Amino acid sequence: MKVSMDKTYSPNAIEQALYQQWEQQGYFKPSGQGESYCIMIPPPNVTGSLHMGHAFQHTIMDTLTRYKRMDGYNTLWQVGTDHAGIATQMVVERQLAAQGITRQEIGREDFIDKIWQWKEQSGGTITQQMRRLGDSVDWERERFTMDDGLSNAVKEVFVRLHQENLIYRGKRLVNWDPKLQTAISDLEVENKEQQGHIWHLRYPLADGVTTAAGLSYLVVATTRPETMLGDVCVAVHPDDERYTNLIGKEVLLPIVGRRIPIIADTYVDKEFGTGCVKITPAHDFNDYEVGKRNQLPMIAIFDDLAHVRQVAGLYTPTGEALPAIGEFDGTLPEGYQGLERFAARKQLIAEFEQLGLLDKTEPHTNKVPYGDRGGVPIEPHLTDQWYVRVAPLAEVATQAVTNGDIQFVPKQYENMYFAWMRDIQDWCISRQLWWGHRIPAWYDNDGNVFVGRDEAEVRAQHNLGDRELRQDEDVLDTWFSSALWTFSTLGWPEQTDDLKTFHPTDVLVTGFDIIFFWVARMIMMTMHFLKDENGKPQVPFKTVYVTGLIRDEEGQKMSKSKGNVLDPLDMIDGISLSELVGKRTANMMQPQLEAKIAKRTEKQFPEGISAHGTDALRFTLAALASTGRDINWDMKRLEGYRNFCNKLWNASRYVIMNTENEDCGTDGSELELSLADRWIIERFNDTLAQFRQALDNYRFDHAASIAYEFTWNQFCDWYLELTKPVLSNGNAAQLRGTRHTLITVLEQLLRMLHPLLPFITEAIWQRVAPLAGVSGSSIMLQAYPTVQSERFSGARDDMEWLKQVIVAIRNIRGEMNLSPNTSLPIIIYQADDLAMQRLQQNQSLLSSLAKLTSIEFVDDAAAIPASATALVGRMEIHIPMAGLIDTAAELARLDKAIDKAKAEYQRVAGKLSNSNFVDKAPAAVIEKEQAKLKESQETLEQLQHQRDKIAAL
RNA sequence: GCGUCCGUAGCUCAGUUGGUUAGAGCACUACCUUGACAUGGUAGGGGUCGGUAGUUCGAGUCUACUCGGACGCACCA
Repeated sequence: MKVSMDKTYSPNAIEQALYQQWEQQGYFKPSGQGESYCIMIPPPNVTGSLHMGHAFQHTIMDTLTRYKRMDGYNTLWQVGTDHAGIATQMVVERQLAAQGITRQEIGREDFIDKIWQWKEQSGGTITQQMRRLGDSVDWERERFTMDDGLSNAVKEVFVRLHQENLIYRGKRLVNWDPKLQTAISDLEVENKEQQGHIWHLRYPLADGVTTAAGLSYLVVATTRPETMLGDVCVAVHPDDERYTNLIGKEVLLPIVGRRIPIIADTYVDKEFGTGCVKITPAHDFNDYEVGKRNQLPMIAIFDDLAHVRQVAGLYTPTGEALPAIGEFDGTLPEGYQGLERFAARKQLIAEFEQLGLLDKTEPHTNKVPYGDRGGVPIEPHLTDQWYVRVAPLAEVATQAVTNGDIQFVPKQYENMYFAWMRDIQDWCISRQLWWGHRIPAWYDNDGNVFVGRDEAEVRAQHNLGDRELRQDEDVLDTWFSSALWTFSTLGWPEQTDDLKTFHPTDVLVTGFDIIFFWVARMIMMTMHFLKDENGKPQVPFKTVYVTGLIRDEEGQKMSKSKGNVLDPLDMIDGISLSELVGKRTANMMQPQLEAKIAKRTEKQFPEGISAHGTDALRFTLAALASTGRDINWDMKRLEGYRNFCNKLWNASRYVIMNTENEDCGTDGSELELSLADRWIIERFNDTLAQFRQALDNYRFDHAASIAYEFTWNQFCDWYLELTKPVLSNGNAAQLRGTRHTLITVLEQLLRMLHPLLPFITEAIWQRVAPLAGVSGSSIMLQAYPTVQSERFSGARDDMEWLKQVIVAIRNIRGEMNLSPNTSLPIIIYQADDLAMQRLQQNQSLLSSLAKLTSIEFVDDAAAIPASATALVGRMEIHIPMAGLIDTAAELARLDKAIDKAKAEYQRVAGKLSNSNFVDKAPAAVIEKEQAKLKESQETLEQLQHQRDKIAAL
């Protein structure tokens, strides 16, 4: 594809067509040659859409992938999506609800069909977005956590872990989401601080016993009074003198009418509250532990909706069902049956008050656990669940980070990882959902459990004949299948070539918020199931690059409810204000927020958002990517980098205009390289070394600024200007030399930039490559430029010096307000041999860039007319004032320079007169300071001398 | 309560092992419609690095304390 080089860069004219070509040509596939390099994508939710955080992470992954691919590696960026159990099920349930249907009404099978339909319909969104971002993933290998292969891996892992006694089933207290009616893991619980109350309840002592203080009741403090229906004892601290006489005695539980014991347990804090704690093992995690320690039964008072049951569930301390506890058959007080938990609380407080048993009510700040999906308080709930015993897996996984087999970038996240691994809890993996991997376990009618890959295997292995079996209704936590991602996508449990080639993978790019959910579990699972040829556990990846969050310009998290979400595609294509407001306020749960969000959006984007193109977006994200900290998004930066793309585009236009259909010396004919040519070749080489180093160290921000600085400030601002005198006046060999340098440096620069700016570099490269004598179908398959040994260090020094001369002249021009159109004569005084040589050999270059009429050398100060002066080292540049320059203005300018030199002199002189400094600082530092002193002194003298001369006029 | 990170120009951010006058982009000021580019060019102004105390010849950089912000973990009924 050959693009036309219009005056302004229009990304939308090139990006999508280029991507289609890359994809159709199969350029994203591993080459099959060279050392392997593999990145596994963190699988996004299949029915979701990409947000700025994805764009950020994908930019990093794609930059690394393209860099390594060009640099000769057998490169795979493995793509795929995640089924996102709860999230996806909720979406489809909401759609059904809109039609007045529940999933129960249509049944499990039909419901799952509906989800697959929804996936078909919406699953393309995210992959389309990825294409727009330029992601060079191998689409032919795209995987989905619910596809057959991955489902197989899930079953295999479940069965094996079960065989190894690392998966077990048990009735234990879990975090229960009463809205979604499923268990969730401890990680999915978010503690929110809330203003609540603490109620002090009186529990009358049985059998006429009294406390040490003579009271006939105990006072327990609680934030959840409704759970008292399931109390099994009151605990006090064994050393608490107020209550020691009561240990072993009983209280009469009000309303319920049960007698429960008073026990001693060190869990109780004597100082807090009344020192008496009601214990409800079936409804509180701490109480659960106390109950187990003290062999207390459990009374579960809520059903799955967190409504009070008619008959409570009664269990032994280890979760075996009991018909009764003593004389208590579980029947709960009639007035509470069926009440929702908070209604029950209200009624219970009222009844305690009525009974004169409410001691007092105090305001209390407490943390309430919320489910991160359902958004309602979590209820600790006693249910049968499956668990992974993670401690043994965690040990190996911790080791891998300790010994450096896996490294976190930035390093500080390793602490977070270790802290979590140290006191890791068993992982509850079952979910009471319909969407997900069904647990491969079957029950007979006697409650026996059999685990196997399928029903046939179970029957065969256990000789079950035609005994009636039914499969577990529950599915696995989505993170269970994502934990296998690095190896399941490569074909495990088969020992595939892909596994051999690409595993362990190289780098994982992800957010810190899922280090526990995903990264840690992936490390554990991978190291348990994959071993190298020596039987040593394989790590899933060698490096974990942790990114921060993308926040809005005020540092707020982007969220639908705040209405500050930005869609990466809107950065790329642009969007009108009305469309943006429409998007941000669509499907709001709270309509009252709509007006607020609309107003805010109008203020922030009065003109909507203009199109910037993918490359500018990627470059911005890279530029902001520093060391794992959060990023406050800044539209201005995006604009700046769009301008950068335009700059690169126009510089290329200039190069192409001057090389197309011209002799660029690519056939090996004689070339004469100018000073500027040699200088830019050397500068590019330095830049390339720095740029590669930045990428190798995951410093994408450095890479971006290195690229920006060279492209704009050196290549465009200096080099292209420096080629103009040659192109207009050079001889054939000089023309060839400069054209050759123009086109080859640009061609290499494009290759260097390609990983960050894939589209614009490809578009330009298609035009540039043939001119540079490079053949190939795509820049993305070209070799990445390599750093050469230094060739033109002399030219580099000469040119840098000449730049100083030019800047000094421009400086006078600028400050003296001389028109850029006026050509000036200059007079040079006190030039040493080197300076003289540099100036004489580059007169035309100087004349062109500094706009000079003549350069005159004098060795007699008296021969210099009244002039404005600049210094480069000791050399004086004089611009005769003759009618051009105002005496007062020049005096003011000199005064400013003198003040500066004086300040410098005094600072350094002060330092050197400090004997402490002279005695203790290293010799090299002192020498440096002495040189500085001499320099500033001479500068000062020259300036002062010049000032006297002007003042005398 | 324990731990981590951050606080540098009006804004968004760099600043490698302590050593020239602390940098960039954007914004700002002046001049310039010059043939690659006004999404541009040239020149310029602007910060003492949250605060305090220390270590050091020398601190944005190291230490302690402190203020402000973000986050993680644990939480007492």
